[in-house]
Amino acid sequence: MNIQKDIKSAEPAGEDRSLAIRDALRNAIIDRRLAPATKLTESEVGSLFGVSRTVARAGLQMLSFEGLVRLERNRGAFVANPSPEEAQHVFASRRLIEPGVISAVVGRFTSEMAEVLREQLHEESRYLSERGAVARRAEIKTSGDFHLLLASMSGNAILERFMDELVARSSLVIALYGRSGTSSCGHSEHLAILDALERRDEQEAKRLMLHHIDHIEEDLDLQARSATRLKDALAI
Amino acid sequence: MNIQKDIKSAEPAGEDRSLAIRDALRNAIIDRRLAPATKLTESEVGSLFGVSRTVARAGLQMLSFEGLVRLERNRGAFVANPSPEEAQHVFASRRLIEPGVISAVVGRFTSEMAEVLREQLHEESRYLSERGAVARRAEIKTSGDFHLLLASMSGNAILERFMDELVARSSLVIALYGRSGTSSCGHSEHLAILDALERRDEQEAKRLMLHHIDHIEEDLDLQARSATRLKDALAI
DNA sequence: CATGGCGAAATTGTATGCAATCGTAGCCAC
DNA sequence: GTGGCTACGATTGCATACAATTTCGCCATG
Repeated sequence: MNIQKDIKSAEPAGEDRSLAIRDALRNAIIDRRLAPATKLTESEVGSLFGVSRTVARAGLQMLSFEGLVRLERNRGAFVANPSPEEAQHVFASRRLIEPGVISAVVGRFTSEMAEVLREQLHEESRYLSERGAVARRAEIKTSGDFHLLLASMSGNAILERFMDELVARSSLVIALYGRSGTSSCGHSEHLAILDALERRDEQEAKRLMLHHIDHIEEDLDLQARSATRLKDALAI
Repeated sequence: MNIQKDIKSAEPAGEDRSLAIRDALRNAIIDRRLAPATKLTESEVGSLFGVSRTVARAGLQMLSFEGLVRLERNRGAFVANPSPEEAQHVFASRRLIEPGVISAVVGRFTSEMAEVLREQLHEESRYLSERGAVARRAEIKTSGDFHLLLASMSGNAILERFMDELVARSSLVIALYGRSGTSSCGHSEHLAILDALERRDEQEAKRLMLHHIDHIEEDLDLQARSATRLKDALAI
């Protein structure tokens, strides 16, 4: 497992190292440098970041709360391996929450927000046009960031955290069950959502968002991984 | 702080002690044996449960993820003290999620579920008729349990976890800002929701649920605690 | 060749020790 | 009396040590 994680090699700064570990591992999971079901050994994680098992363990515990890591008693931590059911739950939850985010955002939408979102979509399109694995990873991450940005503009910290979790888990699900390998189909839909937001057309924006989620979910093949999942089931 | 927590005095069983600590503290917070902003010292928690600081710390970290405890670097853990804004966020989130729970439940509602809910409401009414602080606590907890039971019947583990968190935080909010001191006004509304569910009337059940949440929120006085909150603000 | 048991190595669960940080009491100057 | 400084006790952040558990290789057996 020689994967390079985001070791910012943050100097022994006083800030919380377990947070840095959580973020680095989350990024690695989200853009698929860490495959589902990968074992995350405490001492390995710890030494990679230059901290003791205590801190590594805290970071892994945080990730388990977000559903990105599964902790098994006396067996350790593994990158989550969501079942088809869990995958459906993730998208069902998004269908509930994201329209609410839209409503909240419409009510307080400013031109600054529009600008930030436009900038985000611009970056998205840039990665779309690039080639190579690095661009693919950046594209995956960036396309989720649009939804996170929206959530942050809702002004509701709780919804924002829920969306953090749901977007991250979506990425895992897409990694496992995605047909086209990426949710890139959504770029034009993101544009349309932004357009509706700028027109303060709440109903249309919600409709487009639900449509967008439908599209992402339609790209999944929830039978695909039954083989590997079976193997994994034995391990459980 | 001589509050008796749920020390099940669980014998040194092999199961996870930090989970037991989390649950006991959560119960204590939810039914208000622990006041908002109370300091939770690691060594105190640890000795109360007969474990080391390591385990106590893990339990506190879990509670901080649920928003019931606030962790401050180098200062420790405190029972959360949600601001009026957070209070509104909690209920805004519930208004998004609970109708979704209703929809999910209606689609798979069985007579067994109806029976379980009826039993739950029966217990609720029993506490309503009793007197004394113990019954008040049980009543608070039980009225939240109705919503949790519904969430568990949705078949969506993610929504269930979100609701766990939202109901727990609601209890904190009601403790801080509630006028009548309890959300008991809701018992008849719970009955009405169950009735609509049994008729498979999804729209009506959703409407009643939203109404119910409105009622709970209307009972709040979000200015009330500005004094204590100010004092607390100094501490921050 | 598959199966089962045994022991060593690896890994986790937990307690504890130490340094760093925070909170506070006491003291002094003004 | 107020404001500020210092020193000390309390508490947290983190690393490490040790026991408990799991994993894995190895060999014997059917």
